[in-house]
Amino acid sequence: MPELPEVEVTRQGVSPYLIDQEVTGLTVRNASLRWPVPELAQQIVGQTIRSVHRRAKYLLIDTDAGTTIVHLGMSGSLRIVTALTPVEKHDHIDLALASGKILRFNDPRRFGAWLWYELPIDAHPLLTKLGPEPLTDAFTPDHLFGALKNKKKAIKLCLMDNHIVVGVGNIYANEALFAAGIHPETEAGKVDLERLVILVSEVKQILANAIKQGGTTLKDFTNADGKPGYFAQKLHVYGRGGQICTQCGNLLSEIKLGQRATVFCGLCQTR
DNA sequence: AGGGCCTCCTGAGAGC
DNA sequence: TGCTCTCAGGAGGCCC
Repeated sequence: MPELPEVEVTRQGVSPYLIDQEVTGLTVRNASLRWPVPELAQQIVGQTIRSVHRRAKYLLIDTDAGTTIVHLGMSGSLRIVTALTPVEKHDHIDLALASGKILRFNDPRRFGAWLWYELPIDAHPLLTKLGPEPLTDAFTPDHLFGALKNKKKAIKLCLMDNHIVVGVGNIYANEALFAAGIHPETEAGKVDLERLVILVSEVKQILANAIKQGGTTLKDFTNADGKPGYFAQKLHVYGRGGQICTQCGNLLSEIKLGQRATVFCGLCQTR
């Protein structure tokens, strides 16, 4: 399940094969993704790819005529293949390039998306309301403090709210709160600035570290095993409910918060 | 307006 | 062995 680091590593992995390439074809084998793949997506054929950007977990393939927006959803992945590469189950979309390479989109659960937008991409409804990128200077303790003011929701839910900060999915929200020593159920508006300084720093560190590890683990997007997955990064709490806290030896608690698995140490993490 | 819940989907794993 | 059940989860959309 791609989180922001996986998406960024994917972007870095496929970019060199896409940039300055003319698109020679778009094959949609299954258009039933999160939203139906629009006919207009064909507009990319004949265009030259200028750049591949990322905003939150959206990959943006830019051409002069418009932008293809790709979201990997829960289970999506992109690979670089050739016309000889056998089509596998759930290989829903091929973007063929003048080089002979193909950008192939695979997504078993079809929570992903493949869209087309002709206007300046910043104006797309999916992107206009997004909060700052966590790894930029726009994501500061002050920003977070302001965004959480008077919020009664749990801090973990706010951390995963794309209007507040993008790209922090369930795994890294769990990990960052553990690293910051903050109980995930803490009322967001009551976390003081001092603790938010630590939280912001941990979010940045954890995401940056995952990208760094992903970059080395996942260097080759032309291999079948080049599928983004969980990185080797050591997870302290996620998926470890009932097991022993790596810091204090206490048993980790597991609860549901916003229908998401939430794991924490009742001793190390306080409200 | 803010908060909470539902929904899409398939594969994995558990239980019988 | 093989079936059935449950669960996981990003994020838009809807309802209150």
